[in-house]
Amino acid sequence: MTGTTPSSADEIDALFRGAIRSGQLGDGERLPTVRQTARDFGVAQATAAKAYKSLERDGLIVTRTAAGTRVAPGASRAPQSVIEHARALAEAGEGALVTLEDTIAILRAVWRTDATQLPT
Amino acid sequence: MTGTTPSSADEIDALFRGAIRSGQLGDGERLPTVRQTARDFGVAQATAAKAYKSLERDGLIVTRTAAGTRVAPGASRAPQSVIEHARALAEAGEGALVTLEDTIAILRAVWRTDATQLPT
DNA sequence: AATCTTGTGCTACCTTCACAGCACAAAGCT
DNA sequence: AGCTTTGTGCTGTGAAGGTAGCACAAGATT
Repeated sequence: MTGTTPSSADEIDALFRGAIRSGQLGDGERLPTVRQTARDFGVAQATAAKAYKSLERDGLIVTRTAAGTRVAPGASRAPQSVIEHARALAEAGEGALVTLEDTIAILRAVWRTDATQLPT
Repeated sequence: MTGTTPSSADEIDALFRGAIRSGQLGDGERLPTVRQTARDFGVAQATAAKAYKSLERDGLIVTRTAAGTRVAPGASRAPQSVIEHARALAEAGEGALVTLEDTIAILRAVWRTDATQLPT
């Protein structure tokens, strides 16, 4: 059990990162405030802030002090093919009652073994 | 950076779990010894042992004291469709120069949002 | 039966990371 | 200009988990 409720900076980071790169949060859309996020997930402000900081370092969000935090224009969304394949995998996994964590483990395992394998 | 070299019990767990469920390690195949794994990944024996313990709890491996540890017969492999979709996603991600970690974040994001979305 | 291999179980130490809670800085709003 | 919102930075505290190194248990091998 790891992914049920985000409880560390890395998990919150990954959560927003996924939302942005998958297009669930579009260009210029506003994120909750650091305090709000901290409350929502029951973590300290510093933890939420650290996640935001990391996202900003990677250019996924833009933060202007009193204006809040927004998805950075442009850089966000991952290529459509990746998103679609991710959807397909999610559907297959849930349909087969395979855990999200297990699915991720499988993905990690094949990450450097594809292309050289049977394509069908 | 998280997945380059496993450095915690959970990561080692996930690594073998992925190898098994993806079929890279087949039924009855032998895993390295706890000591060996500890050496390989530069972690303490206790850490490697913890990972093995977790895998055994989930019925993925069978450990008999002096005979070593082997992949449990039967339960191992995930449905082929999941493996194939995982391969496809890996191929798409690498081709598009999307990080493994980012791809995982995207997968997490769509995990409970598929099927209700535009299927094509 | 004797010995080697291999997994298990300790104990004590240390590093990492989240928490709490506040003070500060910068920019928007009226 | 003054107030409010919102992100940043700090310090000390505490829990979680990894490390090291060894002793033990149980089965395999000869």
